[in-house]
Amino acid sequence: MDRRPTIIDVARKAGVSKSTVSLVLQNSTLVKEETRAEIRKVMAEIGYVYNRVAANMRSSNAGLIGLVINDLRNPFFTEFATSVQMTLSARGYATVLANTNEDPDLQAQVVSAMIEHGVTALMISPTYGNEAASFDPIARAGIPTLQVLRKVVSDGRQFPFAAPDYEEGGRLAAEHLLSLGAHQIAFIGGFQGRDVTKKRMKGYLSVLGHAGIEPLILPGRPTRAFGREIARSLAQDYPDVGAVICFSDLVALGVLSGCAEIGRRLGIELKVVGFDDIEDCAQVWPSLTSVRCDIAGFGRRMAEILLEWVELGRAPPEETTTPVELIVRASTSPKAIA
Amino acid sequence: MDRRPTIIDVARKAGVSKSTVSLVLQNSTLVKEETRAEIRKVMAEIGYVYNRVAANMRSSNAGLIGLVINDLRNPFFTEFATSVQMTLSARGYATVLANTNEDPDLQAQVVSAMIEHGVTALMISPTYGNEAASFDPIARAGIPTLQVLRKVVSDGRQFPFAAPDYEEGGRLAAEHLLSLGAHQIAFIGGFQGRDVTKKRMKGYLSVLGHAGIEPLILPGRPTRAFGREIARSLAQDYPDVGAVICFSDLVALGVLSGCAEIGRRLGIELKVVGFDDIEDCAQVWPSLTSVRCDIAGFGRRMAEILLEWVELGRAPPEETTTPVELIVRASTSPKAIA
DNA sequence: CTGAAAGCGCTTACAG
DNA sequence: CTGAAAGCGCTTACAG
Repeated sequence: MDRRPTIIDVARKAGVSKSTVSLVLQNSTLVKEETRAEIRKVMAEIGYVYNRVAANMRSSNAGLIGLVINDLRNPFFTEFATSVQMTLSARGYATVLANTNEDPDLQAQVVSAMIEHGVTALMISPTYGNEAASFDPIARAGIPTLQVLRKVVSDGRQFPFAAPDYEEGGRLAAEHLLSLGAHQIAFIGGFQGRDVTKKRMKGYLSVLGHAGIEPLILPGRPTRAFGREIARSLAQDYPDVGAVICFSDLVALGVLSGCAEIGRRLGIELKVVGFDDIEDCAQVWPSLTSVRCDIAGFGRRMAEILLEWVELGRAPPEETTTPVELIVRASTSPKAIA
Repeated sequence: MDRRPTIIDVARKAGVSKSTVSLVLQNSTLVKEETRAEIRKVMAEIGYVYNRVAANMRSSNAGLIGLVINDLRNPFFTEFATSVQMTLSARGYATVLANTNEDPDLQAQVVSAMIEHGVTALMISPTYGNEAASFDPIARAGIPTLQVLRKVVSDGRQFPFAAPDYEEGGRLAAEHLLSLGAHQIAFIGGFQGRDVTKKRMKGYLSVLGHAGIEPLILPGRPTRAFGREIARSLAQDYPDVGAVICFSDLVALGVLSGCAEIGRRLGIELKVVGFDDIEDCAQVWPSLTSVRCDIAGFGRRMAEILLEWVELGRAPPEETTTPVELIVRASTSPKAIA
């Protein structure tokens, strides 16, 4: 193919100046309707395509948003990223996406790359560790950046944060199990000391505290494999524990597999609550009770918040918390199974 | 923040011309080592960040690759997209990603957006329907574009195609079940008439043909929900069918749930083979036998093929087929379950 | 309502 | 080894 046609080619063919063509591109009412139609016709004829990059150089509104995700293979983050990307797309923005795989160095690298590419704003579900390597360059470049799902930088003025109400989720889960008559309720999975774990655990701890029940915390990787392992050790080492709250649905799904493996009946011998309510929860059998974070809705909302920031200059509050709800399914209601 | 520093600021501060700074940016040996070091120091001091967009305007090598995916929420495509993105990132390219949700109009829209953003090349796992709306603009723009996983445009010169060897996968699955003594083997899920379905089915049909066995095809959505439904109707309407090949792992996972629900034992009463070998297959219980497409490896390879095309001008062959293998697990070997 | 000119931040010949 | 000038494809005041 030859060189792509430019506004100069269009202008020449249409017999106007390139400024006029530029105005048409911007749908300006300064140009007579007739002329506009004529110029558009010429564009179609010669196959003109708008060079947004060049336009951006002068006016600097790239229409490019960077989305950085710590673990894109995890369905929870996939759902989130997809939702953000599609919302941005509907609003005329393209998304440059990168998975950091929980690697702080990789994160720093992709963040720099995005800055070089001139992203208008960033949304980041960050990984833990070496936060400065990623966030200092962003701060220097002065790019509006939203921390989501995990808070790793405490300066909420510069890097506003948003997440579902994890603490309330932990509370709802614990209250639900308590109302079902559970006497011993364990919290399983999740790395100790991390913000998300602490929040989810806090709700659980406060409910148990009020009820005068001794908590049991079994931390671990937030994976199916861990859930599967813990299902076995729960049966062996903690036979009296009749209910568990899982750090995430992945852990809960692992528990489901583990229980199937050892023949322990979910909902009857062991009640299980997941966290996040990813799609799988409703699809597996027995279906999983879970704390719904409405991650798709959360993604849409985050996209909108970010665009409001870049388009209207309206910075989000330092911290945004979105509501959660408990979705009760078979894994905590034996009748649904029978 | 103020305006970002440019090479002019760097040049002024370092007391050289901006051309020299530009050469340093490109690591040119034309500039004395000393000068280079000095200029780099200045850059660090004033917080200079390279403006790749401006650079691109003159030299047109954007370092931006467009990745278009038909269903990003499906773990198979997630794995693929993640693998592609990470490989590109490691090679210094940023990825602009879009999910089309199987919507041809949306696909056409995101493709145009990517072209406007000046992507260097495109990789597309396309949706079916109105192909011209997406591919004609690409052709006009003359952007190197690889069709992956699904072939919707037949012109392999202009749009080379690559996918795992689906037909061989169908064959391996059928042979495996046959060798296990299965007498009636059904192929379930997948939309009739689509290229992927036809390929996967073809291997199955040829094996059954040779064995003189009547095929049974039960097409349907490639989803967990369909798998769950069909598990029930298999037990009711086709009790003699002792083995199924699923169009995809999602269907197989649905069958697994469905069987758990009605108390049918996988591997014993019903042998199940999935397709793709997504991560879940090894994690669920009983674990699923599946045709491994090594989708992560496939993604890496596709990224490399595409970069070879844009960097060295070496266009890929019209069609590339990558090997598959059968991974045998509990769902087809009862002993593993016991 | 439309045109001529400058400028966005780089790279690329071309001189020296 | 380094500098001055033109140009990438647009937008944006400024004239007219």
